[in-house]
Amino acid sequence: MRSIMEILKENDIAPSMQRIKILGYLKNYKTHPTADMIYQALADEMPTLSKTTVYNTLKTFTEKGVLVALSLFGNEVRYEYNTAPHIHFKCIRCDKIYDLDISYDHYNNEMVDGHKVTEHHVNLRGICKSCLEKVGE
Amino acid sequence: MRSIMEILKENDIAPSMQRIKILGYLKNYKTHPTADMIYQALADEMPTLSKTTVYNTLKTFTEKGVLVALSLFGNEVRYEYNTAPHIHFKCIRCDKIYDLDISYDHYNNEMVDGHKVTEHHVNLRGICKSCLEKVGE
DNA sequence: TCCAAAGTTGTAATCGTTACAAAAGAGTAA
DNA sequence: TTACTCTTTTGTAACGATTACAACTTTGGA
Repeated sequence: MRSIMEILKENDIAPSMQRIKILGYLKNYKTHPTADMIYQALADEMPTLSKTTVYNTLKTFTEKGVLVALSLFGNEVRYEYNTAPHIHFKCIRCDKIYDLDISYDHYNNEMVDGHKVTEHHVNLRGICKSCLEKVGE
Repeated sequence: MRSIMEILKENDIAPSMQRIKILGYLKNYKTHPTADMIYQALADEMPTLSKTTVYNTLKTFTEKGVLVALSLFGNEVRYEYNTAPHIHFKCIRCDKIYDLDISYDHYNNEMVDGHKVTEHHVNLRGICKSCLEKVGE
């Protein structure tokens, strides 16, 4: 598994304390956090961290392809470390987001109806297993 | 083709001038507009229309299943009249949104990994046919 | 005609995000 | 070291989309 430093170097991103911590957080916690969640999580150990830095850093990482930005049924953007393609499921009861490893048709980097596809997102919504069990539906 | 009045009645939504106009706009113009776009488009012929009414109405329609809310790579919600399932493609150059009638695996109303799926969105992003032709790529 | 419920409106507030300019840090050459 | 430049970080203010809320209007029975 590549280290944070290696990932930054491979993607021509100069390392800094802020960048290392932010990427480290996203690699460790697969919770699809928002910019604000990341800021809140890191604010304790980095008291001078600015929210703008979090936004700037997430933008840089996303442009370089290190992260993927997700638009999942809400008006905030969520981020995840860019790994193997997978489906997202968001629960309408508890708002939890699940990664599903289900096969699906990939149009990534292909032509579809004359359009050149560079990103492919499959987003499901419904009631998650855990919430279904709670109410016995 | 069902009329606006019929659609409202079928979904237990009391008809009003505002609701009829808003739903009519979405049935006529397949542009996946935002709440603000709808407001701007109708403001001329309905000078007393409030933006809050547009938001309220879109919420009602979406809850009843008359409309579908789309989260397509941006921090605003877009709406479309709920018809046959299809894929969305958004161009990163011109921001235009295309409806693609391509077959794909439907998980709608099915169980996936123990989760009950009620909505299934496939969102593609890339460079559209028209923009590709412009720059000769 | 009166009343209650439903729908609409305008304003203010909130939330996520971006713009911007100043400050801090890092690298390089003299 | 010093001087210089480029990059990164920071805080504040501004912005755009959306929601909260209370007042006003409309509607459909009794």
